[in-house]
Amino acid sequence: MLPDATDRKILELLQQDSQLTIKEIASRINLSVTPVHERIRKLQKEGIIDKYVCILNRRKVGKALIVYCNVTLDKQRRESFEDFNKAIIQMSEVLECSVVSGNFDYMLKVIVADAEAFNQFYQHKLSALNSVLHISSYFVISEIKYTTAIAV
Amino acid sequence: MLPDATDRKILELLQQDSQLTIKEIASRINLSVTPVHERIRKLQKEGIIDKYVCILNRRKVGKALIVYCNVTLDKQRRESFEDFNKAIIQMSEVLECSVVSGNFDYMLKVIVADAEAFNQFYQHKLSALNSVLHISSYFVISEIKYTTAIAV
DNA sequence: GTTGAAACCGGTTGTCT
DNA sequence: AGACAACCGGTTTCAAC
Repeated sequence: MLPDATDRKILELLQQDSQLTIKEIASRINLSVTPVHERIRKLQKEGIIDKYVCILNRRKVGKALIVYCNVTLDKQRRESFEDFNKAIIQMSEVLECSVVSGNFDYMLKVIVADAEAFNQFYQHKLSALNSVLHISSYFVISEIKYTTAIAV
Repeated sequence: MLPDATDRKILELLQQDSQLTIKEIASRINLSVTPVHERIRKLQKEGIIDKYVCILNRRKVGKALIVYCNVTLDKQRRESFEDFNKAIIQMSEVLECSVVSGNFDYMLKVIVADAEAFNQFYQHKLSALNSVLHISSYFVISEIKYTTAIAV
């Protein structure tokens, strides 16, 4: 079942603040508690709501530096992609990794303490992978926007 | 106050699942409810925990396509950066936007329904901005990893 | 979908060690 | 700082409309 307008309002609110009480959500969308509760339960059961998490202030946990990496693999090696994927999933510095179209293979978002920590990651973990042929790194100077909320 | 080893365990758990009860967290780290409750309260007050959100399954809400965009601005215009920042923050398709070092100015993560929706966004919203000089787009073919959890 | 009620359970607080 | 116990409020389920 696709989310209707009411479901979308609920999703919008929960994507901003998942600690809102059902009572509070109900009052904001002019409904009573029962249907709101029922809708949230359904959205969870159907997997539209995937999970609930907390978002940390990355500076306050000592992760001040974000680096985007464009990675090109060595296509000669048959297993390159599989090997690379498995390795990347294990690396806690990598928050996002996608195969992309264009003149390189992967786009990575890496988060580390500082430039020296990135150097360690780059030298000993990322470029140490056999499958990697080339890496271009883009250091984030200023984060303008970061949200996990999808417009529904 | 910096988070100690116990705080880090709590943060790790809450970043995976913020619906865990304090009782459950307490039992997993071999503590009673009181100190866990007290530590979470402090982590929130200090802003180390920024917020609680729900994460949606983007495919199930009809946002199947992610595109990364490298944007170069027209440096001739003095107000380019400010104008661009303000405009981007308003665009719900843009989940992430950062100023980066290198041969372009911004890295964007855009999420839309499909290629046609991206075309609409590209033509009428992003490239419509006066400050924009050049855009390179990279379509995501396969998402290997996506997490909001920072290793602490 | 609404209201109201009841049971349950987790968050919250205070006290004691 | 952690353990224990009591209270309060929200969640959850149910019945009736």
